[in-house]
Amino acid sequence: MIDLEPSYNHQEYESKWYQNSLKHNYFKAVVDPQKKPFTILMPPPNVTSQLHMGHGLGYSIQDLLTRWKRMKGLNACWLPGTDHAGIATQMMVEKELEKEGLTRKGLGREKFFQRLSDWKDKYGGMILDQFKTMGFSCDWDRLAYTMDPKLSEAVRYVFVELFREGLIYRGERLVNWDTVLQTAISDDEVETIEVSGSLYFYRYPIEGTDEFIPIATTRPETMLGDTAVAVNAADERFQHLIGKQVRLPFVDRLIPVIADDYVKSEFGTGAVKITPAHDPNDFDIGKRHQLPFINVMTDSGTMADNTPTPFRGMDRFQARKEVIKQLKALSLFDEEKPYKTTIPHSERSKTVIEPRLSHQWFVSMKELAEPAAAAARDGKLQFHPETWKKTYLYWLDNIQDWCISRQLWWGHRIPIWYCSDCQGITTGLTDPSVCEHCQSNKIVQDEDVLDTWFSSWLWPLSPFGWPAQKNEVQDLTYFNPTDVLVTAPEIIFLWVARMVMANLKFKGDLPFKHVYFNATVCDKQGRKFSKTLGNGIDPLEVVNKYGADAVRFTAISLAPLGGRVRMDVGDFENGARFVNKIWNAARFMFQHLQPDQKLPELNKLSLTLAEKWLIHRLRESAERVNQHLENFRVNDAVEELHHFIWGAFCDWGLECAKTDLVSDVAADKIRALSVLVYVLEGALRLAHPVMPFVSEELWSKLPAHPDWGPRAASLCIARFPEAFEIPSFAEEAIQWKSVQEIISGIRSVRAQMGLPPKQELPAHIRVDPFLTEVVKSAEDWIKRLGRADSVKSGVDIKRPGQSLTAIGRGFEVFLPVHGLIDIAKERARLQSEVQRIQKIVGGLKSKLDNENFVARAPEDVLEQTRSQKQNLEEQLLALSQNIKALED
RNA sequence: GGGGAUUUAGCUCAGCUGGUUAGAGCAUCUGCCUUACAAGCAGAGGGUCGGGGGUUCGAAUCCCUCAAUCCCCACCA
Repeated sequence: MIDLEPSYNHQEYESKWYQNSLKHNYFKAVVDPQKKPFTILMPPPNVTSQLHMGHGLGYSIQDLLTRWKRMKGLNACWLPGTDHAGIATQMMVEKELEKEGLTRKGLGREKFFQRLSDWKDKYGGMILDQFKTMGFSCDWDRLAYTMDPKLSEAVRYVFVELFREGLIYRGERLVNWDTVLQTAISDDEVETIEVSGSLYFYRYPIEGTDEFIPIATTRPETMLGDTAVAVNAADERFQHLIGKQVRLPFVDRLIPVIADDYVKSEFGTGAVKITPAHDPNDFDIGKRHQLPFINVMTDSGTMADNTPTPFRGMDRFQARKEVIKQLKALSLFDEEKPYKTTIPHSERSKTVIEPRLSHQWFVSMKELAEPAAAAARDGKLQFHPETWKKTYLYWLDNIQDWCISRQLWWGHRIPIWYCSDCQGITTGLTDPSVCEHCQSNKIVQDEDVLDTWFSSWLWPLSPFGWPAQKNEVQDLTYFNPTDVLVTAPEIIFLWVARMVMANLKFKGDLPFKHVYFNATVCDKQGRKFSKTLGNGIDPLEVVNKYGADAVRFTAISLAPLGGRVRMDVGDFENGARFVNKIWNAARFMFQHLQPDQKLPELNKLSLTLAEKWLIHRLRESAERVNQHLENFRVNDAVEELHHFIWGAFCDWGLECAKTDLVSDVAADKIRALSVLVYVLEGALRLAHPVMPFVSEELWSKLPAHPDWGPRAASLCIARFPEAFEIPSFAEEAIQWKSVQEIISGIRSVRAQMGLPPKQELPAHIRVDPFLTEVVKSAEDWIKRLGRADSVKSGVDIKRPGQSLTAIGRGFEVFLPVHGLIDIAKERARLQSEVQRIQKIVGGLKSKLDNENFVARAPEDVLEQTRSQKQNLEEQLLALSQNIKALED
């Protein structure tokens, strides 16, 4: 016998097996032209982040797919890495500095950068150790980091290349300015939030008349930067004012009244103040009409020096109040109306975005976007679920240029040098010492760094050695295009689409064939997990409590493709119970096994009906699991596994085998063991990609079965079961289902009639001819599982007086009770059964009476309906006879 | 304002291109310590498939419409 503790203790095995896999390099993938690669790029978590359930789910799915393909003999490469996450990381360190009373600017660029590097070395990568406790089978030798020298080189290369092609340009634009972080952020890092604000109404005096032009605005403070008032040319109220001048209060500037179609006469007053330097629409109008652009705010969102007192130096929101107050003092203010509007906020600092005119670097996107869109349209790039394709295409078809400069210090510094002599711009793969235009050495590097996504969009390329030329390039051509990208839908634009563009641009093909969007993890109320709500589940906590296998299994089984998954800590108990169930199933078998047990091949045995069914059932499961995984239906795959192991293997397979396992007949025992070991091994192989630890531990103890061929050194690299290699017993599987129906029927009747479990009854089973052999051979099982002290079966079995009855297709079971039960109760039970079936038969009958149905329904449907009706009518007849017989 | 998604048992969800009596897990109820697992076993109850209309012999499934919830995109001052 092989000894196992009564319950599975994950702490004892997880680390052991993980270390074992590392030691033997099972997760390592090296280029091998003989083997087909299977590659997954890990979406690099922020280097300073902690594992959360979103990772837990997404990466468990990636590991499931990776391990599955690895077992299928592919050269599986799951590439891990981290992202330097410019803004997020810099914010963390700045907060630290704040506690020490320091500031970034006080520290200076170099020292600050050093601080960040130290921080990264100290806290960065903790998440990677957390991945290891989850059992993720990444190729750790390939660990990449977006600021690695190799990867930074790729960033530099791409910048220079795109610059030389004219796809990177410097422009003065309105950018989303974060006044707290004092940097421009991309549109994709802005979230618009609906707020209840006000719409303010006031007037500007028309110069040279005593007329006024009424204005409505949500942002009065920007009036200090107004350079025009716009009306619609068709608006009769204001036509006579077009071309006139307005005297702007406080600043005393004369600005024109202009006509522009943008203005909608019905909104507000029909006249709009134009502040080209502080509003995107006004910016466009300003360009159209060659208006001046006056920036009236500082980097931190206070009113700039070019504004008059008392506004100068005021915070923008305070200035708003002050402007109103002053307008009132001039009797120019009319009213304030409550107004709901959407205001852009910074995702990072949560502050209100200030549109701000500034010099930034941009990537011209149209040319890059077109092939990326085409790839999805052609179906070469596939999304799962497919509905995201539309979103992806919509974005690409309406693409805006990408602002890639960030006023941060943490990141890749923009490789641009400005010459103060000739104003020329110099770039290059190495840092220049002189201006390439005038050879002056008075050049200074741009202060800004690149957007983090400007390095992560190269993730399919740079970790494989691109653009270097040597042997690493083999990695690139071997592993890229990768197979599937598993990520969150939130970053479809920020990351997914851009990787597609970069790979197409620089390598000429797609970075991946499939994009799988995993579910968003929410709490039971359907709210997203978030730090501020504190409603998240810490994966490490649950791993500690339930084990990595349980967490992985639970997370995956709960998560449908896309959509959202509602999760609760208690859910993980299900996973733990399942893991324990497997453990105990094995434990039970191990009691009857020797460590070096020799087991006969299946085809040398004369298998029982139940055994054939069980093997066939394994075959079905192998087929389904593979199929589900092919289709990225990971939760279905895992569900199937659960069904098979619990519902089929344990509840029926092991139960039926029990008598054989303790049998004195050696042949019966060894036969039963051979089947069970064979099937358990198959189950463990199927389970391994989801539950690597418990499966490996049990597998290592399980004696080898000849039908699975030579043993691999580890379950990690054992063959994943394919349906075709498992014997097929389709006919027996169907026959066994009748036996199951008989047993379930008996159990159900007994339970409903409240018979004490210890009370055994003889079972008399009348069977239709097609089932006689089957039922005959199953008498022992029926006896044991149906709690019968004896079983008689045959075509001509008669009802033995007062009996309970269980009826099904092709059989009628009688359990003589002789006054043990309440006859009235049994009659009622049978009558309700009669009613239930009558209702169904009634439905079938009316269908068949419908001429149209008979005329138009396909033959097989018709046939099915007829045979079903006949079958149920037979049951009805039997039932009514039984009710009558109860009176005897 | 545009686009997308969801709505099936008390809860979380399956039900693919329309065709057996709409399923599973959890929860509930009943009975069981039956020689692995009480983290277990056996059994049971529970749904007019969001409302309304339509197409069809036949609709949870296809079409229209309404409602609710959610997400994404968008410059209406």
